[in-house]
Amino acid sequence: MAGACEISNIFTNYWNAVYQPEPALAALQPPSEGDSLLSFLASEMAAETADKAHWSRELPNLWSKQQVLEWISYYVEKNKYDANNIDFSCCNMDGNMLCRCSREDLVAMFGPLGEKMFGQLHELSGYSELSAFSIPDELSWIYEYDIIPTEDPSHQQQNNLAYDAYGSNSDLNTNGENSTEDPAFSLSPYLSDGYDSTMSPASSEVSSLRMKAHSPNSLLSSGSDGELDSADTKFTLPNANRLINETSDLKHGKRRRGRPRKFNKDTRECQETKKSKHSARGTHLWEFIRDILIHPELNEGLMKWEDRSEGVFRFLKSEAVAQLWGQRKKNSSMTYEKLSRAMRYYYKREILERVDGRRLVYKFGKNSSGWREEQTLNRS
DNA sequence: CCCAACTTTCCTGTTT
DNA sequence: AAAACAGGAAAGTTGG
Repeated sequence: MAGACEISNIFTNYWNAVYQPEPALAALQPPSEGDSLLSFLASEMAAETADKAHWSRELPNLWSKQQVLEWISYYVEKNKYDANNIDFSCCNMDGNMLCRCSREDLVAMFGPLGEKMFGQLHELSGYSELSAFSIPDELSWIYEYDIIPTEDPSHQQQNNLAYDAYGSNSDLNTNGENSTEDPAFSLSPYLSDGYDSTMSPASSEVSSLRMKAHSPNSLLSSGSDGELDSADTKFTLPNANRLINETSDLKHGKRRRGRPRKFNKDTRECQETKKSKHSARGTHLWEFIRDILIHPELNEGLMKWEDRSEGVFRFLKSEAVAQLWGQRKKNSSMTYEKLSRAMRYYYKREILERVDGRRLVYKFGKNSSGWREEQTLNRS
């Protein structure tokens, strides 16, 4: 189990770090906060997912780097392979390159799994054209959810999205059930270095990320308890209306984390059509906050350091951050008030220290980590 | 099932 | 007055 978890973390963070299309700063300055932000993000999300392809749809030699990673992610995960043994810096290749890898190359990269991967790769090369028509059982969960039509492709606005198709948003149940309602928003567009075609090569340099397990850097820990997310969300084409209405639900029938809300007539009416969701495990709040902060180039307008060396920071758009946190947790009703309550609990645990008299200002405490400059240098 | 960790939600009161 | 802060209480999810 630990292995699978590890994999998800590593891949999630790798996705976030390397394969986000654009920082999408515009999304950080939505027309207004609250519902409009959500709608805004939703439409962008729908647009973004419209052109998401994945590896199983194409011949391996045509895969993008992203698809290569998707495939590796899927395969490693499926085989419960210990991700500690993988140097993900080797994975920065497109399908063409991948196909040119010899069996030995793959074994060198992925250990014993490489052998199987080599075989699988060649199998895919031969048969993937048929895959859309005869879906192997092991992939059925993918096909089940990646063909949801896009609501409105005209909304296409690349570089302006806040949807993280590869972020650590959801659990992976290989049946993909949650995906249908998964808002699948995440912070990662703001946190990640961009996709290498658009972002600074320096920041997206795979070698700089070296996603070896147990790396102390924050991108790794940002998905500290994310579950197999990349493999889940990357194959998902959530539907924007679903996102907004949140009317669909999981078979799990589990309730959202936290005390249930009291409902007035309106909310009850809304609630009646929606069952609870399987809540995603994900970043701890303080890690989420930290990760916004340590990527100043990508989070403009949300939060800022007041005193980096002291770990003092301030919310600039408190409600927007709360919305993002809510999206991360698939909880559209997150507010700054609730987020701040969670923040206050951190005082006791000394993850945060109190900063008196300054509104929206917090300070990392001794039990937090990963925010100091020297700890993040190797990230950018 | 139990428990601990970690929120999430609600609430009342206080401070800025 | 509004927004933010404080912190108790209760309830939920998740992982061990």
